This record gives sequence, C-alpha cells and structure tokens, in this order.
Amino acid sequence: MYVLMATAVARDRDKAVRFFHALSDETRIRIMERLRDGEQCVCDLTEALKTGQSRLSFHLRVLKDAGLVTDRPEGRWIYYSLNPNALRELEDLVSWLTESHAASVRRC
Amino acid sequence: MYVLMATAVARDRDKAVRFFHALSDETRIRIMERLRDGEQCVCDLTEALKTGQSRLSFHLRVLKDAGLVTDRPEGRWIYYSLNPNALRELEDLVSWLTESHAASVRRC
DNA sequence: TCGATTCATCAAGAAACATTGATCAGTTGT
DNA sequence: ACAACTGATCAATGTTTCTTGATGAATCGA
Repeated sequence: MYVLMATAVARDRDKAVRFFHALSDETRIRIMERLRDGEQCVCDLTEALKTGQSRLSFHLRVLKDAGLVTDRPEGRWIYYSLNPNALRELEDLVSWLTESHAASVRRC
Repeated sequence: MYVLMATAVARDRDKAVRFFHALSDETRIRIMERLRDGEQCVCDLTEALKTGQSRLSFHLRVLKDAGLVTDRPEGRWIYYSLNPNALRELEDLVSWLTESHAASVRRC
C-alpha cells in the first residue's frame, strides 16, 4: 500500500517534470500557441515562427516525446496537433502540485 | 493596441517559460511537494530530501527567482513557503496555453 | 568572545540542451 | 525516372544547467 502510493507519487512527479521541461522553452510555447487553434504542418510553423526547419523539428520532437502533441502524416506533410488528454493531465498535475496533500490529522 | 496585445502575449509566454523551467526538475518538484504542507527551513528540506545543502540552496534559488516560493529569515533559519499568487498565475497560464485563442470570425 | 549552526555563494567540472548545416528518406507532379 | 518538396536525423559546436566541495556571513548559546 505504501509502495503503491509511493510509486503513484513518483509517477506524477515524473510526468510533471517531463511536461514542464517540454514547456520550458519559448519556441515550444510558441508552437503550442499555434497549435491551440488547430493542427499545423511543419512548414506552416516554420513560416509562422520564422525559423529553421531542423530547429523546429527538434522542438516538435521534444513536445511529441512528452506526449503533448501528436502527429499525423498526410502525403508529404506531417500535421501536428495538441493532445487534449495530455493537456488535461497537465492541468491535473498543476492542481496536484498546488493543493495541500497533508495526511491531515486535524479536522478539516 | 496591436502592440499592447503583442506585449501582453510576450509577457505571458515569458512567465510561462520561467515557471515551467523552474518546475522542470525533480528536486524542485519535491521541494514544492514539501512546501505544499507548510513552510520549511532549508535544514528540514535537506533532511527530508536527503541531499546536500548547497544543492538544495541552488534549487531553492531557482524557485525563488521564478517567484514560486518566498523566504522568511528568522534567527539563523530561513523558512521557505509557496507563493499562492504565483500558483494562481501558474494555473492561469496553463489555461491560457490550453484554451483556443482564435480571433474567431465564426459565430461562437 | 569562541565555537557551532544555518544558509548563501562561488569556482570548477560534468551533464544536458539547443542550434546549425548537411544528408537522407518518402511523396508528388511531370 | 527525375526533380522538387517536406520533414527527420545526424554530427559538431556552443550554451545552459547541475553538482560538488570550499569559503564566508550571520546568528546563537556558552
């Protein structure tokens, strides 16, 4: 039981670190901002963010590895979009981090 | 007007990067977890996290520079606690990042 | 005042991350 | 089949971040 709870916390912590790291970069935040309004292919993003293709590819991979975005190949394009599940998880993790978890002996 | 909005977005982005970076490390997440349940001095944290003092000091500084925690010297101790305002800001930023901001021409 | 305690800061080295240009693979139109 | 295009990956380099041990400032009790 203790062990189970411990691993659950470790999992949350791990996921939090993963997500937060993926979002700890301006270019990646800009990508997320773009994707909020719908899926985009890499060339849309290079255009919008005015940056090199391999640089963008690198950052997209970081976001994808974290699970925050998904990709969908179509013809010679690859469309990226936000992963709504991950975003929900992100919000949950922020709540988890924010709210007290004191195994309260006091009356609440 | 455009400029004002642009700088507002830049500010959000900046703050997001700052917060997320501060939270993108396991040790710092553990510190936050500890502080959820009330203020702690550095020696409490070294004890709890079983790690070196200068290492902890380093991570506390990162959190403090990001504004996520505050410190309160008392005698020879320095007590750290979460900054509730920053946590609220963090939640807002996550929402900002999550929700579509399409300057919608369509009927909503 | 002296020694012990708490904590920040610094410098040096190690590790992780980001950027760039080049190359490669897959797709499409001719 | 070929040329043009999209995007991933790689290698080299530069930059940032993390860790460690040492030093120093402030506080406290004896």
